Amino acid sequence: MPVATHADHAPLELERFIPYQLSIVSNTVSQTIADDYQARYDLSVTEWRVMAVLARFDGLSAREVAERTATDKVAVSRALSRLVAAGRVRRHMHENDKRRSVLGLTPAGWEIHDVVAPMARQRERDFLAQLSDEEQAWLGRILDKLMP
Amino acid sequence: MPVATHADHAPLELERFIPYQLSIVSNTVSQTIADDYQARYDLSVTEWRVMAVLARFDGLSAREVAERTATDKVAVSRALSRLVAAGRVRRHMHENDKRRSVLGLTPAGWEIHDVVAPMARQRERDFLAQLSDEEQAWLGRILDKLMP
DNA sequence: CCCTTATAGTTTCACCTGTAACTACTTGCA
DNA sequence: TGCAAGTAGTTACAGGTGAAACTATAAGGG
Repeated sequence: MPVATHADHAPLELERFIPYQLSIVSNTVSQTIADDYQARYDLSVTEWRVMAVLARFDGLSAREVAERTATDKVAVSRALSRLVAAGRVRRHMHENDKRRSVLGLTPAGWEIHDVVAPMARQRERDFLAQLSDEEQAWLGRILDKLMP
Repeated sequence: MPVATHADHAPLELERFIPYQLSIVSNTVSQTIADDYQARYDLSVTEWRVMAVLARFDGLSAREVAERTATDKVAVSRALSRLVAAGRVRRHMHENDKRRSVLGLTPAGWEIHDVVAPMARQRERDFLAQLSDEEQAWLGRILDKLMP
């Protein structure tokens, strides 16, 4: 059996360290959701997030998608390449600014969205069901406050 | 300006989707902490977590470290190779079971630990300072409940 | 005992990610 | 105008990461 070391060193108790707990909880729930669609649609987490914002905001540029998903623009560019190649996202150039792309879901993209979005919401409910109503309300407020 | 698409499709509101919020908040705080030690000590997040558990539990095997850090055993194996090579962790074989390693921090490992642990705790305090005392208490309880 | 099965740890492979460098286009000011 | 500076997006490179395969050792049942 492992033995706690001398108190002089004040070791970090990882399992009670909030940033560590957040990382474990976040990875667990995200992976659970991703398991629902990754194998079935060959869709990465980043790709799904891109599709989710395009479902809400049609016609965004790649940079705007990057902002709204809090994702690096390089990652968005790669996700878009795959999504366009798979026929899930349409991309054309802005008429007045030839640097910008104008993005949106294709019918095939919408089909996937309309299956995955309800699954994701259901997983969110399953996850929150571990908490009481009061705890759920506090968690919502706390996360809103902590979001950058 | 982007326009919200038709309600039939019920698009996900990413910025109010709890798993997404968790992932943003978690990545932000973990990266802030990592910035403190990564460049200074050439230490990855996984390596730091391995050191933190060895600070608390001397003599663990690699598998036990993997369990306690919720990290893949491959990632732990690689982190240990680097930590041993850097003289921060000592590793020898278990006398009765030659498959198992017996791990612990070296004096050099302790020196780093004793600098990084207080920094990490300070970052945790800074992070929590965004919340009221009541919110901090709820967050603590909620995370304990959600930890697998 | 021996042989099957299980476990600890490492290596390999394929992929994902972020940083930096690059191209193409636009803007603004001399 | 035309040239410097800024912006959108892609490409290249350099790690990091997980799944699967592999080696070595241990455990357990005939």
